[in-house]
Parts: sequence; C-alpha cells; structure tokens
Amino acid sequence: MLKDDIFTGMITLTEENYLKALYRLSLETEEISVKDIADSLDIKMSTVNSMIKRLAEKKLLRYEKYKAIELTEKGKKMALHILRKHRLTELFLSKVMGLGWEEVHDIAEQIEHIQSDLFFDRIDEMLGHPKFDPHGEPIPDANGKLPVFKATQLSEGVINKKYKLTGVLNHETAFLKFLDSVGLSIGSVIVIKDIQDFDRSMSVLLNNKSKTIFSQTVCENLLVV
Amino acid sequence: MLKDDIFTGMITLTEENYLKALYRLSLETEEISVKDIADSLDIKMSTVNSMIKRLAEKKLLRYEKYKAIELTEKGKKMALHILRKHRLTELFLSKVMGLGWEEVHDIAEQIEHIQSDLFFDRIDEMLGHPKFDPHGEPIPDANGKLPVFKATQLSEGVINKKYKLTGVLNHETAFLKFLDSVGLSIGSVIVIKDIQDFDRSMSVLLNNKSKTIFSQTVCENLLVV
DNA sequence: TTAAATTGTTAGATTAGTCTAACTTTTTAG
DNA sequence: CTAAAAAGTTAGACTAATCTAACAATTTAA
Ligand SMILES: [Mn+2]
Ligand SMILES: [Mn+2]
Ligand SMILES: [Mn+2]
Ligand SMILES: [Mn+2]
Repeated sequence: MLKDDIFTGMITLTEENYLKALYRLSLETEEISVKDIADSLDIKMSTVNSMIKRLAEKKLLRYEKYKAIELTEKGKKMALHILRKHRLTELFLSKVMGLGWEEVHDIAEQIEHIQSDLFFDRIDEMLGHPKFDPHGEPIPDANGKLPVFKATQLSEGVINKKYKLTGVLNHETAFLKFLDSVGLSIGSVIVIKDIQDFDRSMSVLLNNKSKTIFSQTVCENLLVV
Repeated sequence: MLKDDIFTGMITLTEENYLKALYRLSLETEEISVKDIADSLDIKMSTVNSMIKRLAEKKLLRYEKYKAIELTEKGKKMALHILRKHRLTELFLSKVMGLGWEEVHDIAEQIEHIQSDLFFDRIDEMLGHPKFDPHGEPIPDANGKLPVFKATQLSEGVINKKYKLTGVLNHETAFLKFLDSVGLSIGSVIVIKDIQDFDRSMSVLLNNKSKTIFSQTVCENLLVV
C-alpha cells in the first residue's frame, strides 16, 4: 500500500507550521535561511535541515545546500490557506464568541489545523467575508488572494493629522491589554499633538477624548491610515 | 530536563482517542478487551497492547496481562472531559453555526482536542449550559457529571402511545438524512399504529401528520420517552 | 587574507505511534 | 478433555519529529 500523502497532498500539522513560518519570513526577509526558520519555530537547525528536505520532496519549497530557501507556488498557496483559517478563526472568536483580541491567537493556532472546508466557509459567511482579523491583519480569500492595504506606523506620523488605527504589529497580551486600558481599538482615531525630540515619544489625542503619551515603541507598533 | 508529561498530566491526541474509546466501551461491555479497543479504533491488537501499557504507566487505566482493562477515575474523568468538548462542539456547530446534525461529528472529532478552557466555557455559556447534543447524547458538565436520562428504543414501544424522539443511536450520515427526509428531528412526536409480526416493522404516525413504515433497524436506532 | 564566528550539514539517538510476524495464553467446541 | 480457534503478547521494523555532537562551509572582521 502506497502512502496516501503522495496522492492527497496531505500534510501534517508540523509541516503546516513550517509553511506558515516560511511564509511569514518571506515577508520579512529576501533570503530565508535555515537559522531563520529554526529561530522562528524555536527548534534546532539540524531539525529544520531534515524537515526542509522533506518539504522539498513534496514540492512545497525549493532547496539547495547552503542556498536560500523559497516556497513554491504550491507551498505558498498552502501557507495562505492556513493563514486564512487562522485569521478567520481569530475574528470569529472575537466577533461571534466575544473573546478579547488578546485571547484569540492561542486558540486560533490550534483551530487553524482543523480540516473542514465546511467549517471555515461557514465562519467566513457568518462574518460576511471579512478582509481583516482583530489585529488588522489581512485575511486571504478562498483563492489565497490578500486584500490590498497600505498602512503606516504611527511613529512615522505628523502632528495634527487625523489617523485611524487599522492594525497592530505587536500581538502580545500585555501590549493589547495596554491598548484596551487607554481605550484604543481598531478604528480608533488618533491625533498626534506633539513629538518629543529626545525619545521620539508622542503626545496623542485618542478618539477626541483622552490625551496621553505613547513611547516610540508603542507608536512603532500601531498601524494607521 | 524531565518530561513535562509527568508533571502536567498532558496527554497526546492519540491517547485522548484511546480514553474516549475505553469510556464508550465501558458503557457497552463489562469486560473491555484488547480486541474491543483494536476493533473500535481500527488498529492492530499489538498496537493497542503497547498503548495500554503506556496509559497504565500514566495511571489512566488498570491493566494486567490477559485481564480486562479498566479506566481509573483519572482516566474516566479525562474521557468525560473530551466527550464534553465533543458534544458541546456538535451542538455549537448545529445551533450557532447552522450545520446539519449529520455534518457535525467529523468536525467535532477534531475540535474536541483543542486545549482551551476559555473556548469551551464560552461555547457552554452561549448554549446556556446544554444537557444534550444534537443526537440526544448527554453532555457531561464541567465536573464530568452526566445528566440523568431514561429513554427506550422505539422498537420496544407499544401501539397508540405518544412517544417523543430524544435521541438516535446510529449517527451515520445516511441514517440522519433519512430521518430528515421523513421530517423527524429531536423532539418529534411518534405514535406506533401497527407492528408487523413477521419482520417487526412498524407503521408510525409522525408529528400527527405523516404516516410511514419503519423497519426494525430504524426503530432500534430511535430513542424515545 | 587568514582566523574566528556563524551558519549549515550529517550521523546517530530518542520517543510516539504504528505495523507484521512469530509465539503464547485463554476460550470454545467437539 | 483435548484440539482448534480466538485473543493476547513480544520482538523487531518503520516513519515523523525531535535532539546532541561532530564536522563542514560560508561569512565576517581583524
Ligand atoms: Mn494570530
Ligand atoms: Mn491576528
Ligand atoms: Mn459525535
Ligand atoms: Mn453526538
């Protein structure tokens, strides 16, 4: 009996996580190295080395000794499919089930591996084919196409212009809870009132209501239009 | 570094499926054999043999060579916890997401392994702490307690008594779709009008509307009160 | 431009989960 | 009560996913 894998293109949960990591890295770096993957998944380089050989066998990525690693179209498509499931899940957990944006990621990390078109199509439908997840990340459509979006970091903003929060780059619970505490969420209006030269911190007006000060780090993690 | 397992009581997806099978078998048989488990999970007896040794090590079941296998309290508790997650998921998929009762099981088989109290507590809450899943199976509460319920098979029923459908014993898609096709669902009213002696088939009146004939097999798979 | 540091590869070991094949114990039927 | 059948066990092999340790290639910096 031959392995099903060969015919169905079935892929393990672990392999899915490698593809996701590969895709994310491809957005950050031009050349993906074994070390990049090892660091991002917190596993040893030797382990990555054997895994990329397997993924290359399955035509999910291209690999030659000592050269940079590249996803194939097939690999990229699969990665986007998992990303779609992850982000749809996050939005579902937030919008339908009422969980906080800091609570959804860990659950979505697990649910993204569920194999059921029915389940995710229904989520997509219930949410009205959404384009962005609770952190402002774009949700690939069923064909793997990403919505176009152009946002800049608040740290690049100018004084007295009206900005709208469209996403966050840091997804850590502590950071998201901090944003909750100052009343910021996706869609909030931010106006920069002053920029301190010495530490790049900003005085900001939030939703035309409260004034506060954001460190440069905070500003770098806020995406606005 | 010692294995986390020992301390956290963490358990693999495969082990969870063994526990579930063990629990289900314990309701059907007094003495659970290696063969029972092998048959119910569709794996070889030798594989079961090694796995039960592992589960015995983890104090999830009691095992002695050639003797019947028994879940420990710890093992039973874990099995009920997984069963709870499975059945809550099925009801959620049906009630909240609008899937058919023949579509929910396969998805629940996967989602039952998600590790998140938050997720399942929220489902439980959204459903109002339900007691039965879409097939009429009892949902254990957070402490593993099962709701009491007494139902009999329609095949044991008598003529002209009013019965209410509370559950089904066969969960196959074909059977559930058949019930849909005759307009039967949980809560439907069934009155036996006649019983054929030669094949134990029954003439039945459904919801005071339509009359039809059910084979003995159908009647055995319908639970009523 | 060579030495050190970094990155990458290979070999070999380990664990979970599965199988087949051979053997043993228990159960069942004649 | 025995012989055959069924059930159970053990040994040995394999795959996926990981690790450590040793070694090799590439990159960086002195
Ligand atoms: Mn996420
Ligand atoms: Mn997100
Ligand atoms: Mn089910
Ligand atoms: Mn059910």
